[in-house]
Order: sequence, then C-alpha cells, then structure tokens
Amino acid sequence: MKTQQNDAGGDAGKVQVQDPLGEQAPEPVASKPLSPRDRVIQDVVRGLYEGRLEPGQRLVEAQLTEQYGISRGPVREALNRLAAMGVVDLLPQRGALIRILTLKDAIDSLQVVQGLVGMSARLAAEHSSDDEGLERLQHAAADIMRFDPASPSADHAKARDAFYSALTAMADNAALRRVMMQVHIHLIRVQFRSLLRTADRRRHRDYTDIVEAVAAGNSSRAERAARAHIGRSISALEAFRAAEKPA
Amino acid sequence: MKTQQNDAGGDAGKVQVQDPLGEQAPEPVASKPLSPRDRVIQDVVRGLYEGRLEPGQRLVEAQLTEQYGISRGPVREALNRLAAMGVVDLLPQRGALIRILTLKDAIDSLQVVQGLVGMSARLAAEHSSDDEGLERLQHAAADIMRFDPASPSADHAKARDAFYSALTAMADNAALRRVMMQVHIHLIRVQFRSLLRTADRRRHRDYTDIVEAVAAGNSSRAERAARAHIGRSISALEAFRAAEKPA
DNA sequence: AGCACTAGAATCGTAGGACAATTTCGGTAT
DNA sequence: ATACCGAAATTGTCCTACGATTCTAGTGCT
Repeated sequence: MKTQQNDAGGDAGKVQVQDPLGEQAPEPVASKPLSPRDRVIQDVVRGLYEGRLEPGQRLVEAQLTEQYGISRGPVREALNRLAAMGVVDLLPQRGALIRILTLKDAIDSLQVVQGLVGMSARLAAEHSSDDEGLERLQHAAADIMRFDPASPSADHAKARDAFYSALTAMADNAALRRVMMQVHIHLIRVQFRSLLRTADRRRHRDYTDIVEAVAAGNSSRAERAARAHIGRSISALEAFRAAEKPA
Repeated sequence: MKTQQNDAGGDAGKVQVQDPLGEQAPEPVASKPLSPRDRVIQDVVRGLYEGRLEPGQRLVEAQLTEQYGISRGPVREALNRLAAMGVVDLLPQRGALIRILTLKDAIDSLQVVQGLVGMSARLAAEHSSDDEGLERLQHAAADIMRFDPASPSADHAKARDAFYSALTAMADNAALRRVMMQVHIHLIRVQFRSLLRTADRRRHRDYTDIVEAVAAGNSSRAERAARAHIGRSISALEAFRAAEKPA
C-alpha cells in the first residue's frame, strides 16, 4: 500500500495563475483541496526533497494513477508540467523518469543560477526599503542556520529554498521568479550533495553576508556575495570534475 | 528497492529529451510527423510570430480539438506545456489565454534576458574555436540584416530567434539553453514592437559587435556588447513607462 | 554456449464519450 | 438601468479502448 500523505507545506493563495510550487502564503489560512494534477506535481517534488524518489527512477503512468487514485489524464498533465520544469525527462514512447544530471549539467545549471541569484541579490538590495520582504529574508536565513550542515534533510532543503524564494521575491521581478523556479537547485543538491559538503562549510557566513548587504541596500556587494556563495558550489563540482577526468 | 545505476561521475547514457520548439535541424531532411500535441504547441507559437494570435486571446479546448482534428487529451497537454513556457496563462476553470505582458513584465523579462544573453555571449566567446558554431552565428547575423527594421514580420522574428539560438548553442550550456527558451523574447516583441522600434535602429551594429567579439574570443567585450544590445530595448520601454506614469 | 529473431507483455499516445462543477451569458423581474 | 436566475458553454476529471512502440523472454539456429 502506497503511503502518499497529505499536504504539509503551505501554498499560494491569491495568485490567479496556477502555480503548484508557489511560495507559501504568509497567512496560515485554508489549504484548499489541491487539484489531482497539482497533488501529483507537489508530491513528486516533495518526494525528491525527502529522498523518496531518486534520479533515474521511472514514473509509470499506471502506477501513478493507482497511487493517487486518479485517472491518466491528470497524471499525464502533471508529468508534462514536471518535464517543463526540468524535474523529469520525458522520453517519447518510454515514459518519464526523474531527471539525471550529469556533472556538466550540474555545473551548467549552477553557472546560470549564479547569474540569477546574483541578479536577485542586487535587485533585492535595491529594494531594501521593503521591510516586510527583508524581514522574511532574515527570518529565512536564521531558519537555515538551525540545521546541521553535515546532515542533509528535506526540511533543510526546504529552508534553503525558502531563502532563495524570499530573496527572489524581494527582487520583485516576475520573470526572475519564473526562471528561478525552473532551475531547481534542489535537484542538483539531491544528486551531488556529497560533493557539495565542503562548499557548505562557509554557508553560515555566506547567508549572513548576503542578508547584510541586502539590508544595507548595497547592491553590488549583495550581488558579489551571492555570486561568491554559488561560486563555492561550482568550484567544488569543478574540482571533482578535474579529478575525475583529467583529460 | 532502487534500480539505480551510476551517480555523479558517470555519464548516464545521453537521453534525448523531446523539444517541440527546438532549433530546426541544420539539415533539410525529413520533417518527421510531429505528434498532435507538438503540432498544437508549434502552431500556437508560430501563430504568435505571425500575428495570427493576439495577447489576451482565449484558446478554447473544443475549438482547438476541432481545428486540429484531435481529441482533448493532447490539446490539454499542449496548453499545459504552453503555460509552463509562459506563452499562455491558465486560469482555473476558465481556460487558457495568450499571456498578456504588462509593461513591467516586459521590462522584468528583458532584464533577465539581458543577464542571460550577456552570459551566453561571454561563454560563446570562450568557445570561439567552435568553427561550426561560429559560422552558424555569423550566418544568423547576416540573415537578420536582410530584413527591414521598420517592417516587422514573422520571418524577421524567426531570424532574430535563430541568432540568439545560435549564440546560446555556442555557449554550450544546457541550462542556459533551457531557460532562454523560457523567456520568450518574441512574446515581448509581439506586444511592444511599436515601442521597440527606436531601439532597433542600432541593431545592425549591435549584432556585428557581438559576433565580432565572439569570433575574437573576447568574452568580456562580447558580454558587454550583448548587454548593451538588450539594454537599448530596456531603455526604450523604461522611457515609455516614465512618460506614461510619471507618478 | 552464444546469438539472432520473434511472440507476447508492458507502456505510451491518442480517441471518444460522459458528467459534475464552475463560469458565462441572456432574459426576466424589480 | 440593475439585480437576479436559469440555461448554455467550458473546464476538470473519469472511463474504456486500441494502435504503435518498446521491453522481455523464450525459441531456434549456427
């Protein structure tokens, strides 16, 4: 018997455009009954966080229909959405499987993330007068620090996402928010957490630096700090690549 | 149990992800019979280029099923994909409509595009030894110049896309390619072409500058040129915003 | 044994019909 | 004109079905 549990995370409230992975609403209000399709999407993503799903694992339609007690239509729609998000690969006539990132894929992604997060930090700093956003950001940063860098957990990953989410929200750029959702940093971490552990050591200071720069409204310092932060992860992966294939 | 295979270092056999809007194959060979779903996607996007579809226009499922002679399943999947691409907005219980960009949306997007294209140009310049890619880029640039800046056309838009596509391809960064497909510059142009006309005057020189810097392997100059190019569009829109709401 | 080949099983992509829930529209009453 | 109400349109989902493609495993040949 499959144990798909109910919702735990909040979800967006007022947005018109649907957004299964949206940020949690500030208000603890009603979690309305999620549509079947969105339930699948949420649960797959959550499954990645929780380690329930592994890269390369196949997602068979028939299996999902049974697991969630829904029909193929919504399942297929969910898989399409997940594919568009870059969470799964959809192979023609062969179904969906959790996306496998090569080392190059991961580095490529992080380079893009570096640019995007840097931009987020810069824009966020330019909006340092947004007290509410700033508070959320500080709260998110403080939240992350509670976790032990050595032992990864789903909550840890969520906290990290909340931080980036707060940062991006503060940047107040819808397009940026959109593409940030697409890069899915957590996918990278899921697959390469062992390699990223060394990079995680400076984490605390990194987050502090970013938050401080943003709070101070120092946009270029914020951008630099954010880029440096991601840069550490990139370096870790590149060091490994160099060691692996010294070609 | 996990039927997992390799992880990090390993190169997981290269999967061919489907890509309805992908670049057209360089070879004029077989146009494989597109799946119904992809046909819809392609045609909607093409419709935007050609002005057949307008922002805000509703896409009714029943209408599409008839128009393409397919059933609702594929239609709904196509709409989901288009929504994930940011081409349409999907309103719960109300269907899909071609996305309407506010002026702020457009500026936000262009700011992101500026970062991404700048990055593309920089990476492309770092791969200036890629003769094939370079040739494609030069060809694409030459192609654009054939069009009259004053009279927009679908072919013109396609040529422009081909240029960015070539640039991004040369950057050799899968993640970058992925997010570039997401920002959909053409959507912006479709809605704001009148405002962008002034920015288009320097176009020829802009493209030449970018191509030259890339060819010369001068990455920072390439990035600067690319950012400047997009920057002109941003300025045009911001000037208009300032004029509209001087609040 | 080892390998090519083929039949069957599994799975996908799509069709088509049905129905409740929700939104939109048109007409009627105030 | 405005408010209200019921009919029509539209979406979200379920179900069944079937050809096409891929995977699996067993058969037969060298």
